[in-house]
Amino acid sequence: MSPKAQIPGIAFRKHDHRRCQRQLLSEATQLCAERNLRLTSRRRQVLEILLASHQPMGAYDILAELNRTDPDEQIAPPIVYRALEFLLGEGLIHRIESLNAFISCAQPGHRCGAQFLICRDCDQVAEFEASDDGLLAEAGNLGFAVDHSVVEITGVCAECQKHVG
Amino acid sequence: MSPKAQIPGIAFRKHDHRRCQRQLLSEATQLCAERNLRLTSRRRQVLEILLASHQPMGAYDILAELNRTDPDEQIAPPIVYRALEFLLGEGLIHRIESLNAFISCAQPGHRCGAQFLICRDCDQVAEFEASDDGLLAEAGNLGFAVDHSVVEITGVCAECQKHVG
DNA sequence: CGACATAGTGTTATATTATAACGTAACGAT
DNA sequence: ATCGTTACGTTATAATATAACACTATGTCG
Repeated sequence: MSPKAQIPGIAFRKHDHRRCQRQLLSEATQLCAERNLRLTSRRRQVLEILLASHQPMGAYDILAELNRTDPDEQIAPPIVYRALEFLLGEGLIHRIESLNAFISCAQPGHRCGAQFLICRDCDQVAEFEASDDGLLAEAGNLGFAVDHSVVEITGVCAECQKHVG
Repeated sequence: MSPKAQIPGIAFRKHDHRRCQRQLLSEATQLCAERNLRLTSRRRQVLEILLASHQPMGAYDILAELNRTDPDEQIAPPIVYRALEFLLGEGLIHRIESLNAFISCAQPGHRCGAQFLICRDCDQVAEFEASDDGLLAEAGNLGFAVDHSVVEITGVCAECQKHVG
């Protein structure tokens, strides 16, 4: 189902994708239960679409996917944006600002800021664990109260460097 | 996004703004000369508008400003976007991804990645010097060839914390 | 139960941000 | 002076996002 599963890239280090997807969905379900929140079917639908690719999708891509799988009803943008808003708020997905796109979170529940590597060759995006502690500390030293940090690094992933160079 | 020069904030630590503005414009002129590039009057106009506030402005705000100061001609979006593209390319301005906005660079010529603190209270944005070396190093360790990094930290600046709390 | 409050969804219209495509003008080299 | 290139101008439209309001489902408390 993921459009680019065969393309070598930074994000899909071999893993059992179906399993991973199921796992994340179940974590999301549990997390919402714990927080006493409603993972409604719309919200779940949107999350599933994002989980299916692990890759960033625009809101309108998601919309198209919804309308494709369910051609009876014609969904409009606000429905998607509202689901995204919920999922973002609960840390189940992230927004990639420099792509105007959304991606499922690799570690839902860890309410930490996320960092992303964005390959401009294969368009894949990897969430990576980097300590932005230094940055946040410096912000703190300036008396700045941090809400949210966006770290998005664009470049060429290891795989793509091989294939081009 | 009108300028908010009187609002206390993170960006305008007291400085002779007129002087600073003149200085940066002159640096830009010199830098283009060195690089054998044309800082045309359109490009200069756009840069001046951004320098005038030191604050992020949307492309359409800049457009409005152009059309306000020169009501004879009615400028269209592509003109602004092309000027912005040029200025971005030369590191004379930055794009704030999470605001879809543009801001003049505090240190043109230093072709380093920029980091921003964005106050969600007073809407001011400060470019700050933080070492994102750690992040970039980690990206490098993963074999990722970095082109460009976006670091945007949202929160509440020191001034606004005083006024609210 | 049933009336209410609230949260979520659906729908229409529209705002905001950005670019494609194509023609004209300015500049710079030979 | 002409030619190739770069920048500008113009029109139209694409892509992204939200406002506003009506309707439906869900939980809750008498």
